[in-house]
Amino acid sequence: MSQRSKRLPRAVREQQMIDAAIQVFSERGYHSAIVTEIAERAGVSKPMVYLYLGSKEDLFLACVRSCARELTAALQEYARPELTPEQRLWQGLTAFFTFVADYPERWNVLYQQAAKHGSTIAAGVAEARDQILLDVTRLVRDDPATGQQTPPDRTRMSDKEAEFVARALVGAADSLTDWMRSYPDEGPEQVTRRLMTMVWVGMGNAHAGQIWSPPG
Amino acid sequence: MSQRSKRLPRAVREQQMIDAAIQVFSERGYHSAIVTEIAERAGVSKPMVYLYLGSKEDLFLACVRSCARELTAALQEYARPELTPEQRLWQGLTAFFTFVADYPERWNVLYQQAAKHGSTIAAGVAEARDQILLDVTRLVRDDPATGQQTPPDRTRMSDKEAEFVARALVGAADSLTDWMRSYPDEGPEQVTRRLMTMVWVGMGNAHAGQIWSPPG
DNA sequence: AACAGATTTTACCTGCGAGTAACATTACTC
DNA sequence: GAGTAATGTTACTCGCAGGTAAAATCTGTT
Repeated sequence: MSQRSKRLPRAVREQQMIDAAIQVFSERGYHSAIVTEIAERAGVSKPMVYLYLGSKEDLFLACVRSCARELTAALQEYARPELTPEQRLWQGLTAFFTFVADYPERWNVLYQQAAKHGSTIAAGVAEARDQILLDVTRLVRDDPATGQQTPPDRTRMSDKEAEFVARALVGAADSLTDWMRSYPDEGPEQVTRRLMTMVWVGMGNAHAGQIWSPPG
Repeated sequence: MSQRSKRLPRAVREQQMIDAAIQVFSERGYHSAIVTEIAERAGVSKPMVYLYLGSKEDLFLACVRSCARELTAALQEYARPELTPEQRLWQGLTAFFTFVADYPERWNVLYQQAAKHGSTIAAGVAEARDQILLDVTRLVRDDPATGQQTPPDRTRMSDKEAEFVARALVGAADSLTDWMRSYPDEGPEQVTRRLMTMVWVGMGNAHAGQIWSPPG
């Protein structure tokens, strides 16, 4: 027997537990997820999970925060502030679809877990989602902190409008995640292009304060 | 004591149970929903629910189907086939946002219940959602069954493209549901206008086969 | 070798909620 | 008003999963 060393340092075990938990929560949903199964997948017995992570709720919140952190990082990696708004949006959406394609479980834990839970969990999930939404809102609105010049043809968006566009984008992107599964030959870039086709011109109109009106 | 008649015919009680169940499922999510509470809200004791509706799963599926039926009806009521594509989309979206504003619990049961459940439930929910998605796809694509003339500037969409647009729209609309709660002065018509502003031109481009390309 | 502290497990308690058996009551029919 | 079918309730069983006490085993230190 080569390496029988089952004993591992706490930091490593904790990460294994969180990874296993993300898998199980993603597959089964919060309530149907069984702590014992999470422990098994992490190669450990149940009391270890409680010793290191506290409770099932704490464990879930740790997962949510971990996933949110990674997605935020991916977004900020791609959507560099020195790009034009159009390029930033393009890169941001690409980052999103790439993330979902690469780590579907993580996206699942973040967003497909809409069932109402206890107030503690609901608050944690809401916080994580608000963070993502804030990232996207910044992506959509020209951020003054970046010193990015607003192109002459695009006026600044109000917060309200930016939040509207951000919510619509996140919702559409989330939903398109399923569409991607139906058409496996469509990669992240292709889906991004389609979505840009669909929304970019209209976003320009919204920026410019134009509002669609019913014909006739 | 005026009317002590607690006894009610089965059809009425069943409907009361389903209404109560929609409420509770919407508030708590499937797993956290407690059958006893549903029974109480329906003014009845637990075994009645099992006698009339079968099991918790059956009850939930009955709720899902009921909600789907009503939403489909609302969509078809507004999006008359004799309208132009633009008007139909406008009316369809208006119907949707009106429905969500009027019956948030029903929408909740249909879509905010993404957690993975047992295969029976998952299948039922998937079926209901596919129905809605099909309705929207028909709304987006010019439906040959209606004999609707395709305007000269808009070519027929392929199924793939129509499904893409439909998914994006449903996802955006779903997500904008939350946005509406943050801005209570925005009614269904106003939200519909904003969404039309954002997507209508782009949808035309997608129809015409134009695809956005990264600048530079 | 002996001790300390971290890692890990076995074996349990506990509450809660789905589902049911048996019994009670009202209303309808002839 | 006797019989019967529908409507309704009380009071249970049972299994499952979250959480824990107590003990065991490993690893490093002096």
